[in-house]
Amino acid sequence: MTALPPDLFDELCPSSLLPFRFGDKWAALVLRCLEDGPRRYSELRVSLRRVTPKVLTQSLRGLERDGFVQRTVRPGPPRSVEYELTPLGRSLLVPLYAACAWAAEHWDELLDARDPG
Amino acid sequence: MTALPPDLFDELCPSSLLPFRFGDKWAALVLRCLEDGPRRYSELRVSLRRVTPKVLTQSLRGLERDGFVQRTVRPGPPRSVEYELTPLGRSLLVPLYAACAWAAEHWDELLDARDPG
DNA sequence: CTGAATCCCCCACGATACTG
DNA sequence: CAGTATCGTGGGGGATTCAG
Repeated sequence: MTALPPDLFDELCPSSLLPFRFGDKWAALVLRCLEDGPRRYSELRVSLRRVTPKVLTQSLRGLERDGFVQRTVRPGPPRSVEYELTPLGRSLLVPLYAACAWAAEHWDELLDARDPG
Repeated sequence: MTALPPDLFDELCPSSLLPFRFGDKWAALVLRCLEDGPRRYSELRVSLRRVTPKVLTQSLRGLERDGFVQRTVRPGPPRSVEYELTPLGRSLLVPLYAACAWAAEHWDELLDARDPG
């Protein structure tokens, strides 16, 4: 990586998608919840205990709108809704794993930088 | 990647650092501005035209606090301030490049998902 | 079971202007 | 040159409650 691509600072540069997508506080966690296959809404709620239903729905809707996740309603009763990764969403797992690995590897340094002592 | 690490959903899971850091709208761009070596504040301003000085300073301060960037004042006059990546910041470039490459590769799909047509 | 509705809060972002 | 000061805004995040 020697020179910057000329469009790096353009408004439409793909890099601007990073906060656009990773800015979502829970998106990464949600995607990882789906890595092994479809999950029901209630299953996601159990896994992501710290996320309130409203915020979880928000996050899922965002991921759905951007084409990372597909939502499927299985009529009831009892009614159930499944979420699963699209091919696009699955492809995002690759850089996501890289970022998670980095975070795990440098976890201590990060904490030290934030709170020296 | 078969099973999720048990701590993935813990409050202190490293994955929670992703939005923690990538949530910063300009952080990725700033880091890439510094990939080839130290840059002065004014240089960064020129590169990042769309960022106002206040926001740029905010972003730099955040990156400095988290240990990604080092700030060096060279007394004047004329005074100058240089920013450069720390080893930690440089290590972050690796997953960052992966994310940028992914974004570039799937740019079209992303736009289609957002705005079908 | 799967959300939607409501209310609130905080703060990142941004525009503009000013300073040592 | 390298920022600060000030003001304004929007929206994501969260707690709680309600509904089909």
